[in-house]
Amino acid sequence: MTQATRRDRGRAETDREIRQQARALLVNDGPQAVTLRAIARELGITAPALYRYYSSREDLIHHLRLDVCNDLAADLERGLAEVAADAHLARVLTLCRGFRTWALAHPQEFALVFATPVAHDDEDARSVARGSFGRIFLVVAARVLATGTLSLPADSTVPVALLGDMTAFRAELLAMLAESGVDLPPELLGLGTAHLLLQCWVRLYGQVALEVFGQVPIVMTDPEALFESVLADLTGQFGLTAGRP
Amino acid sequence: MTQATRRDRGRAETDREIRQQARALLVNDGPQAVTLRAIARELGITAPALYRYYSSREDLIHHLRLDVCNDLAADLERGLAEVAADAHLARVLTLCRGFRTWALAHPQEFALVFATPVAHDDEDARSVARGSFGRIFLVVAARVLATGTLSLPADSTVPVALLGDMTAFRAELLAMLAESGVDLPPELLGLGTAHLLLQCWVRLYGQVALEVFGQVPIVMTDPEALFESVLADLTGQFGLTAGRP
DNA sequence: ACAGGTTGGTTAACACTGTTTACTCGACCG
DNA sequence: CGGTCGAGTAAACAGTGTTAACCAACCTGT
Repeated sequence: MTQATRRDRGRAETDREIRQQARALLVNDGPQAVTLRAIARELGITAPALYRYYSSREDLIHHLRLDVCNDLAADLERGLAEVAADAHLARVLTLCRGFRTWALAHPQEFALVFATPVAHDDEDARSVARGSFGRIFLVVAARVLATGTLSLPADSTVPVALLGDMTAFRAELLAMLAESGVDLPPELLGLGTAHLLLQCWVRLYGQVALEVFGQVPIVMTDPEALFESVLADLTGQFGLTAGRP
Repeated sequence: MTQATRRDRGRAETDREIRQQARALLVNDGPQAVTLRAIARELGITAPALYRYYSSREDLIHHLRLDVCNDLAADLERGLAEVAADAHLARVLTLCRGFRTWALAHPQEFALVFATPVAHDDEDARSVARGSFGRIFLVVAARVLATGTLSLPADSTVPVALLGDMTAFRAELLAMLAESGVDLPPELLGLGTAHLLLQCWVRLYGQVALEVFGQVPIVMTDPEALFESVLADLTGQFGLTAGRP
């Protein structure tokens, strides 16, 4: 059995090297440089050999996307590990800052998973991002919600046209939390709160994408300050005004 | 002279056809399909002939970016033309909705000009978007500001760390307005207002990018409703609560 | 222990791509 | 009319994704 295991491990090993090299090419020379022949060249093999691992180049970069998501998740968790488990607000802030920092440090990867046009019905592609770390966001958000110290928006704040979708969203959030072993009293996650969480994601994503893609309409001497200002705004909407300088 | 003109017109003509075909390939088959040989094939010429017009493929798609911006601007102006010049709030709303509608209808083009990673010092590439229609947004926003009927945020609302950048931003906005022939009393565009305008752009861009790239964490039965909700939130921040349903 | 299949890999080839070079051929100009 | 210029072409080079045929190890079943 050790033979079979060893062989599998060898295969898994080169598989890892393939994606690792692909990743290196992506970050160093941009997406158009991640080419089968270049990857093979770095590994000392020939291009067709890669077809033993991936059915096409597109298949490879799809798996690359998953890799990137996992690495981002690991990166965020690593940053989170340095914050006390009960410092809920600090955890939320480091998570948001970690997301921004990672995105700015890895623009190609960010563009690959967060800014690639995707067909509206390709549910598989759409779920890749939120599966791996949307969950992380949700969990730390739930933990701060669970303290019950926040001033949450009433359900009446959500526009009537959104009521249907927000109830579905709320249910999905609660399901994901239960699945993650976080028990949040459902009454602490009302429709207004779900709506606010969605708005938070919109603004966080928007601010980060804006910076990564250089669409801020002015060169900022201190880009972090702008980010911190939206962060303060977001936490303020939850009644958290801790330490606005 | 008519000969020279005719020759130039012939050249300009094929130039237009080149970009037109490139555009068609982009929208139909994605960015990787916009290839020199395919363009030439459609035009009935050979690929090297394109080098009489553009020094490289990259050069061509750079001009394509400019084309897209111009088309977007024209599209927005067209939509704006159908709204009374003094219906300032309605103009702002149609502008925002027009931007979203265009982006959802032209995801490839949107990705090309609004979501392509760009070096932070490439001022040329960064300014391409804001030059062509950031001005449009600014002008209609200024017109509604000029009415003086809004409740604008005090300068004290902008975080101290942003004061420097916001004064520069405010100056740039005023300069652009003067250049566009819109005279807005400077006291109606304070630092707080500049900051709020920037936040509006962040949220508008973020919401649109989120939808275009399928990063909304739930399938919405009515995506417009979500957009309208942030729109209502934005106008609400200016004290405009006209017609929230 | 040996035949047989599986598996990771190679080589050769096809149809593409961007780009350069050398060359036409026709329209313009003096 | 001779000369120049410029749009376009043909040929070529290097590099791409992908497929087909083949090869040499290895694992397995008898």
